[in-house]
Amino acid sequence: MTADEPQWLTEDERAAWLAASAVLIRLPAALDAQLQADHGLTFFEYMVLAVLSEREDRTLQMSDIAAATSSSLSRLSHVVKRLEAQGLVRRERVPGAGRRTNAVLTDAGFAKVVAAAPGHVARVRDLLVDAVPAEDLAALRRIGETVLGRIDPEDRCP
Amino acid sequence: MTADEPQWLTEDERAAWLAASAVLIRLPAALDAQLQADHGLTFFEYMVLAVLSEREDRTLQMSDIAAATSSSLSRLSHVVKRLEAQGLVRRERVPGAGRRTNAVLTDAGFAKVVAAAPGHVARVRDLLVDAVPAEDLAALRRIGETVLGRIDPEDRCP
DNA sequence: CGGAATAACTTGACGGATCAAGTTCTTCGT
DNA sequence: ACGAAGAACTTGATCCGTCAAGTTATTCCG
Repeated sequence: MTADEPQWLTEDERAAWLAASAVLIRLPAALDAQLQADHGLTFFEYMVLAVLSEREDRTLQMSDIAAATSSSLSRLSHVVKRLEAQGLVRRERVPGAGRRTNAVLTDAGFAKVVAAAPGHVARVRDLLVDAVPAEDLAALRRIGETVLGRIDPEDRCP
Repeated sequence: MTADEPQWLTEDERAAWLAASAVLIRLPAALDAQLQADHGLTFFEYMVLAVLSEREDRTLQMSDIAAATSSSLSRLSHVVKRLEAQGLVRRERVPGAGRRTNAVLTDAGFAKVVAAAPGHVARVRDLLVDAVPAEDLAALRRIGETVLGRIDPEDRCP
């Protein structure tokens, strides 16, 4: 490939990317810190529990959790094993369906989400949702969806 | 504290946060993947080298790099040790100034940044900068700066 | 119907990140 | 001028994520 002068960022683009990349590092760290300090949970662990808690039967297949949380199956497997060891989640193989496995939120797990959610949501509001005007939040959504589309040329939409 | 009904997210807020949090996970992963595959660098390592390369003397104090890359000094110290082992960076104590240490980009390190930058910038353009309209990018910058301000009630601005 | 390919995980080894503690200078108070 | 406090790292233990390889059904194809 001929790679003429690469297309550097303009001053505005640079500033936007600088801010964005700092957020990419610091925001997850801030959320982790809150959840860890108050409930001994990772942001990712919280997401797993939260996704399960939204199901009526508190049950979801491993692959679906992985898709919902943007994680690899491998990472999820390790995390669910830890959560299971803490009694927050239970795993059960779906009979007659290949190697499919469901994760089920236990009562303890549900209680944990219920305890952790308000503080977490409050932090998300404090840092982001309540801090920016509604139209910027709408822009953020558009941006996010665009970026996800470009990163992953089509993961199925549920 | 009395914790009346916690303030849940509205439908729009929820959608924005869902997209944003997915980006928070996937975008760094995508950038890491490109840099790792093409140059054997982490996004974070690249940032360290890039920040140094922007200085005329290719030199920066450890703390300043840490601030510029939003990392802890500890993390930076480990990474710089690795980079030093690869000959991309050199460390030198600043004499007569406490424990201050400067990191200096070597020629090999500079060459590495020069080699890696175009591909990296192209990816950032591809995934974000060129994918969203200019006014959304401006919004992203505002949002980013706001969020950073809320996470860290004042780190100094250079 | 039998074997190869595929899907859906699990596991183990390894590398990177975090946290707490340890160094080593400098400065500040008395 | 001397000891205590603080600044600026470094180090080691531990934990988490990733990558490659291993399992275990199921399905597809000849």
